[in-house]
Amino acid sequence: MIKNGISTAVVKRLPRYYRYLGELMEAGTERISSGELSKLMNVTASQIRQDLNNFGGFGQQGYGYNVEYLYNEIGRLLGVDRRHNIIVVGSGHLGQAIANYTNFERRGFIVKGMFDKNPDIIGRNVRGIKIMGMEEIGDFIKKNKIEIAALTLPKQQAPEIAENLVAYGIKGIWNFAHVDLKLPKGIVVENVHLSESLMRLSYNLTTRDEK
Amino acid sequence: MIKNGISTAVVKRLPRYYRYLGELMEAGTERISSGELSKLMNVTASQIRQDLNNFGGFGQQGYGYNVEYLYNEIGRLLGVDRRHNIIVVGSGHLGQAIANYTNFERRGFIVKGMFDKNPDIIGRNVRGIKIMGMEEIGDFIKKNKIEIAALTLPKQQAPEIAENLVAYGIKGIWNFAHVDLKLPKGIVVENVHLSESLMRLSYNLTTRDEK
DNA sequence: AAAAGTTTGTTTTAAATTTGACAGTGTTAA
DNA sequence: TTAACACTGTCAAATTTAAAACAAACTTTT
Repeated sequence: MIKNGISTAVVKRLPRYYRYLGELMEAGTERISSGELSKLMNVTASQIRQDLNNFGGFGQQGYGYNVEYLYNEIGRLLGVDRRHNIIVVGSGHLGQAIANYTNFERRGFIVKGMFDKNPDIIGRNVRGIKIMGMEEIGDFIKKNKIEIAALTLPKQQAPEIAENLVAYGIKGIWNFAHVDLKLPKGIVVENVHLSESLMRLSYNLTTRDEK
Repeated sequence: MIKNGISTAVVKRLPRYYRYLGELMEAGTERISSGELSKLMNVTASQIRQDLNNFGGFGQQGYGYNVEYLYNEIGRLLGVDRRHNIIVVGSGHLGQAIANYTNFERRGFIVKGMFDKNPDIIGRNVRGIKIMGMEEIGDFIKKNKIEIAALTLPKQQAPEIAENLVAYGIKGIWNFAHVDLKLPKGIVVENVHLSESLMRLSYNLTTRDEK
C-alpha cells in the first residue's frame, strides 16, 4: 500500500527513527552517520539511508546527519510539529488510561474531551477532562476542531459510532475496538488490536516451546 | 525474520483469521471457502490458502474449510488453547486497564498479579487482583508459574526490570514501554508502542492534507 | 453412476522490499 | 592547499512476499 509514493513499510519505521534521534539529541549528540545509527537501532545502514532518502537528502557526504535537523524534519513528516485535537470515545479503563497519558500531549496530541454512554460515569473528571454523554459529541467535534477520535469501546458499538464520528467531521480514528472499520476513503484508521498483539506473543512462546 | 520456517508476515495475519472465524462460528456458519473469506476480510483468496497451508492442509477440495475446525486449529497455533499466567508490572492507568480487560481471560490469559513501586497504590485491589510491591515479584513469578509480563511502566525503568523478570523466569514480555528491550535469545518480546501508532496516524493525516 | 462444478494445495510469475556496492561529494588533517 | 578519508545518495542484485494460474481432489447435481 502506498501513499504519496512512500511505502507503508517505510512509514512504519519513521516513528522509531524519531525516537532514537530524540534520545540522541537529549544525550547531546550533534551528528550521526547511518553506520552508527544502524548499530544503535539494529538495522542496516543501507535501509536507513534509503528510508530517509524517500523524503529528501537530509544528510551530507563525509559528515553524516545532523541529529537535531533530522529529528525536526522527521517530526514534521510525522505531523508532530502541529497540534492535533483528540477526543476519547468510550471512557472505560482504556479510554481513561489514554486520557491520563500526558506524553501524548508533549507531541501535540491534546485530549479535549471524553465521551461515554454510561450515565454513571458521565460528568466525572479525568485529569481535568470532563466525560460527556454521547449526544454532545457532534457539537463538541465541530466547536473544538477535533481531528482524531480514539475509539475505546466494545466492538459491537464501534462501527456505527465510527460512522457518526466521520459524519461529524473526524478525519482520523485510532481504533482500539476489535473490529475492522469500513469508512469512506480519505478517513485514516490506525488500528491497535491488543488481543491480536497478545496472541502473537503467545504464538511465539508456543512455537519456541515446540523447538 | 523467520521462526519455525513461518515468516512473521504470515504470523501477523493469523490472529485476524482467528477473529473472523470466531465471528463466523458465532453466526452459525459451518463452512467457508477461501474465496468467500477473502471477500469478507478484504485480502486475496490466494493469500489465505497460502497462509493456512504453511501449517497444514486444513481444507478440502470442492468443499472449502470447516469453520469450527479451522478456528480450533488456528487457536492451537496461537496457543490460546492453553492457559497463560500473566503479571502486570507497572500498575498505573494502562496497567490497570489491562488488568480490567476481561476479554483476555476468555482467551486463556489470566492476570495473576500486579506490581508497582509506588507505595500509595500497593495493597489496592483491581478486579480482585492485589497490587504488590516490586520486592515480591521474584517469588510470585516462581510460585504462580507466570509466563508473561505486561510491562506498563516508564521507559527509564523498563530495561532493568525486564532483565530482572527474565532472571526470575519470565518467558515473554508484552512491552508497552517506549524502549527496545535487549534480552537473551529465546525470550519473546512483543512491543506495543502506542505513541508510534499515534504518530503513524498523524503521518497519514498529514500527507493526506498535503495532497 | 457419470458429468459438471467447486475449491483446495501448489507451482509459477510478479511485485515489493531489503541488502549490497560504489561513484561522487564533502570533510578533515597535514 | 592538497591528499586521505568518511559518508551519503543511488543504482543494481538478491531476497522476500504476494498474486495468479492450474492440476488434482472432492462435491453436488442430474
